[in-house]
Amino acid sequence: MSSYGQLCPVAKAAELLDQRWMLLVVRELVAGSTRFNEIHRGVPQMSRTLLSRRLSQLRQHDVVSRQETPDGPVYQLTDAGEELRPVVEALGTWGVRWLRSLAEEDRDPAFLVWDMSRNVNTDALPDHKTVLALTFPDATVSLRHWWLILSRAEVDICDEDPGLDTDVHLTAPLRVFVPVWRGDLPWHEAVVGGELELQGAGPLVRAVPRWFRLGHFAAIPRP
Amino acid sequence: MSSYGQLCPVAKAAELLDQRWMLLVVRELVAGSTRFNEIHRGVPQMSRTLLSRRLSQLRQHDVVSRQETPDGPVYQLTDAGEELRPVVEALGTWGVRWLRSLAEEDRDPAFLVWDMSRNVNTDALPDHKTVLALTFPDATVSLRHWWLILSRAEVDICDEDPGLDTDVHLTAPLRVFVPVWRGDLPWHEAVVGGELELQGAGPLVRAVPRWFRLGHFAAIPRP
DNA sequence: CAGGATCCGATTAGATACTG
DNA sequence: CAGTATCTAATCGGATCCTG
Repeated sequence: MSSYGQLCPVAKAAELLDQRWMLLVVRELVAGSTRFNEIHRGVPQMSRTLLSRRLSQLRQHDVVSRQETPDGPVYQLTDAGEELRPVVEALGTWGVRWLRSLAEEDRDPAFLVWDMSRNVNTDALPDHKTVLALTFPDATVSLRHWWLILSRAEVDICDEDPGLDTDVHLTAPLRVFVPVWRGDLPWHEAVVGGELELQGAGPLVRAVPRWFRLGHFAAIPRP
Repeated sequence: MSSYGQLCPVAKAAELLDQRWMLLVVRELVAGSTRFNEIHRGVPQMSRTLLSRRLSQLRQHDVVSRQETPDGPVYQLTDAGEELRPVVEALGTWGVRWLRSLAEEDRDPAFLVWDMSRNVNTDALPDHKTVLALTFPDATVSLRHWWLILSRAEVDICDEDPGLDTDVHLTAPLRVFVPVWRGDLPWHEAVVGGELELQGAGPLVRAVPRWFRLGHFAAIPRP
C-alpha cells in the first residue's frame, strides 16, 4: 500500500482501492456478501491469505466492520463502504460498455454459476423445488456440469449430480452463454441461433428466462 | 496486467485501471492535459518510463488516442476515455469525504501549485499581469517558495524568483493550506486563525480568494 | 469455518542510459 | 521535447502449513 504522495482525493482513494483484488472484494461486499467464505466464493481465484489482508485494510480505513457472532465473524460495509457503491457501479458500467472482448480464461464457469445463483428472481420460480441442470460443452471437464437447486427459500449450487430429478436442462457453450449473461447477446437470439438449448416441460422451459435477472450490468445500454 | 479471470465487467475494468498510477494518469487526461510532459507534471513522482507504458496500455484499449502534430504528439481521450470521467469523479468524491487524514508526504507542494495553476479563475484576475508569491514555511527548503504569474492569457509557475515585482505574498504552512485547498478548512477561518497570511495592496489581497476555484473536490459536502 | 505465519517466486516499477 | 531499451531491486502475491 505504498503512497502516491499526493494530496488529491483521487490519489488517496486509489492508494487503498487500486490494490490487486481490492475492488473485487468491495464488489462482493456491495453485492451483499458478509461471511469470509461467502466473499471468497465471489473471488475464488484469490488466495485466502490475501483476502484476509484486504479485509484488514478495509477495516483499518473504516470501510468495513467486523462483528463476531455465534456463527462466526460477519463483515459489513460501514457508511463509508456503502458509499463505494457508486464507484463500483461506475466502473462496471464503463467496463460493460467499452471492454467487450473477453479472453477464454475470463469465462470462469464457477463465477458464472455463482453469479447466477445470486441473481435468481425468486418471485418468478415455481412453487415447488426446481432443479436446473447446466452444461457448458466448451468448458473444462471438471467445470462442465452444474446444478442449481432453486426454491423460494434458498438457492443451492452443486458441481456434481445431486441425484435429484432435473426439471430443465440448459446447454450452451460459455462462448454463447457468457455474452447472454453480460447482456451482449439477447437470450432469444441465442435460442433461435440454436446455440442455447433448453430441455424440459414446455411451460417450465418458457419460464426459465424469467427465473434470473441476468448479470448486474446486462441492462446497461451499449455505445 | 495479469487477468482476474472473471467475466464481471468490474473485473475487466479493474484489470486495466487498478494498475499503479493508472487512475492518476486518467485523472490528468480528464483534467485536460494532452502533452506528455503536461501529463507528467500532474504525476511528477511517476517515472517517465512507466507513464509511457501506461499511455500505451490506454491506447491499446482505445481509451486514449495519440496524434502527431507539428508541435509533437498529443494525447486525447476517446469516447471510451471520456466516459471514465464519472469513475474518477466517484473515486475523488469518495476520497475527499472519507479519507481525511493526509500523511506528511502527501502534501506535495509541487502538485499543489500545479493544481492551483490549473484552477485559476481567469475572469476574476486583475487586467494586468499579476505575481502571486507563495511561501510554505513547513516545506523542504527547495520546495518552500513558488511564484504564480497570472494573466488572463496564461498562468506560469516558477520555483525560483522570476525577478518580477510581487503583487501579493501568501504565506501558510502546508499543514494549513492543503486542507484549505481540499475544502476541509474554510479559507477565512485560516485567515482569522492567523495561519494564512496575505501581504499586498488591500484590494488585491481581498480579491485573492476569488482568483482560484480551489481543488476540484473542495465543494463536496462532508459526512 | 476463519484465518495467521512463513517462505519463495514472479512481477513490476524505478533508475539509468540512450535516441531522434 | 518525447520517448525507448535494459537491468536491477524491491515488492507483492500465492502456496503451504499451521491454529483455534
